[in-house]
Amino acid sequence: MGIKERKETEKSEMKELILKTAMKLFLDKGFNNITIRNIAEKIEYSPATIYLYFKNKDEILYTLRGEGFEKLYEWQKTSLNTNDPLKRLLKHGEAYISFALENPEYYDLMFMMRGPVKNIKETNFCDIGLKSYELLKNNVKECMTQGLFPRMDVDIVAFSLWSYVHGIASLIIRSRGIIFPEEQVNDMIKGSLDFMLKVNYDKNWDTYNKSMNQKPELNI
Amino acid sequence: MGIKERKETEKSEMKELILKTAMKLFLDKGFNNITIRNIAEKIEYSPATIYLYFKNKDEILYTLRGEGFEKLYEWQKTSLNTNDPLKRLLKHGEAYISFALENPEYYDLMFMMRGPVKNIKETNFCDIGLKSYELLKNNVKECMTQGLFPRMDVDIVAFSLWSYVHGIASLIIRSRGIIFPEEQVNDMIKGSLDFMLKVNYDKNWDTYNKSMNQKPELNI
DNA sequence: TTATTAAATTAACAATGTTTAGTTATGGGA
DNA sequence: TCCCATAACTAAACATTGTTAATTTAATAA
Repeated sequence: MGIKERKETEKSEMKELILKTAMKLFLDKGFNNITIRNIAEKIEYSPATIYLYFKNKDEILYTLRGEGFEKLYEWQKTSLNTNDPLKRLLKHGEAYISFALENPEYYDLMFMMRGPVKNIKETNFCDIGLKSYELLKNNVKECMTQGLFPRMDVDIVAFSLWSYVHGIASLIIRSRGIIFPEEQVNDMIKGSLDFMLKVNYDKNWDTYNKSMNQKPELNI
Repeated sequence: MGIKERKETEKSEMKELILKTAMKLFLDKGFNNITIRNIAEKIEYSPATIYLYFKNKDEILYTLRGEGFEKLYEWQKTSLNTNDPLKRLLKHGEAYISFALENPEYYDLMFMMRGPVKNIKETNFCDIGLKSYELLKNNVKECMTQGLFPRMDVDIVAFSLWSYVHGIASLIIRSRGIIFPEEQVNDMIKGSLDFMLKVNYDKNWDTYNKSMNQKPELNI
């Protein structure tokens, strides 16, 4: 059945093309500012064709969101090869933020955009998203068993840390960190993470101050 | 000139009515799901009338956003009557989060929504928003002079703290904290703030653990 | 070749933000 | 009181959106 196979791969290739094109456009102008006709024009098909591959515009979003969660999970796993749990946590946070900043439209779809009203359960957020959350939780647990963290409720601490990196990422994505010049965003992220972990848990503020390779002069 | 005055107040009352109605509708269904016709119908005027009071739909949003920044500023000022800078910081954070959760649609307009693409400078974000930011910065500075914080760059620490509360608020607003049952959201917020400040800077983890009046059992 | 099925398009629909041209009401001056 | 200028409002239209139904075109099987 060679033909049937070919048709199937063609179908999924077309789906992929639509998704890729849509994502590119969303990245540029945002989900709400891109029309089905825009996408259709870009891939040189009629608007109606898109509806042969996706039920509606929202389904494109949901699919991309799912892809995003997969990507994020992979991205975060790079932090696992670090042994020290505190350093691993730092790496984890950096990975999370760098994912957000290098894939802002994905991140937007996943965590910032007011989704088309639908119960979240039916999206695959819970399935894959929770895997990432478990990664974080395990890390937090280990920090606690090693006495690096207070023995608080694990979920609270995990949620705290998540909030922290999400806050940083989303403020920057929405240009609320605009008070800082572009080229110092990286320093600020590093500084923020240090503030949370290194500084608070090492408590060697003086040596820390000296070891900081540079203290950016910020002009508000 | 009594008539002219009356006309003016009528005009501003109408503006107020439109804003109030729009906000109520946005709160329920979100900015993007409310139409000018919806607003017009609610106030029993024709859609075109709204354009006599606002240039377009976006201007309604901008106006509400400005109102939001004013409100937030007032809300935050309640923290100022606390003397201890660390406690004041905690209060400040609590105020910020409670504003966000009790005025989620305002908060959304102000910090989460991808604004209709426009340079931020022309909105009054910078003017009033910066006042709030200064409040925070001064507080941070005082913490530093009292040796409660490491002497890092003030902007970095301020941005960090802001990120933190923004992360908490926005995750909850977008129901990403949905893994936690509704009635424990408050405990989680309190716990998160404690994790950031009290725990890290008091460093009395054991006594802290005991002093926690309850340890919520969370079911993920 | 012809019949059947899949793929794509055309043309329309209702709903949106917005504008234009026109209508109604209000207030002041004769 | 009557007329008119201005303000307040509306009806009707416009272009653009997501989406669908009817139709055409292409690909496959008989």
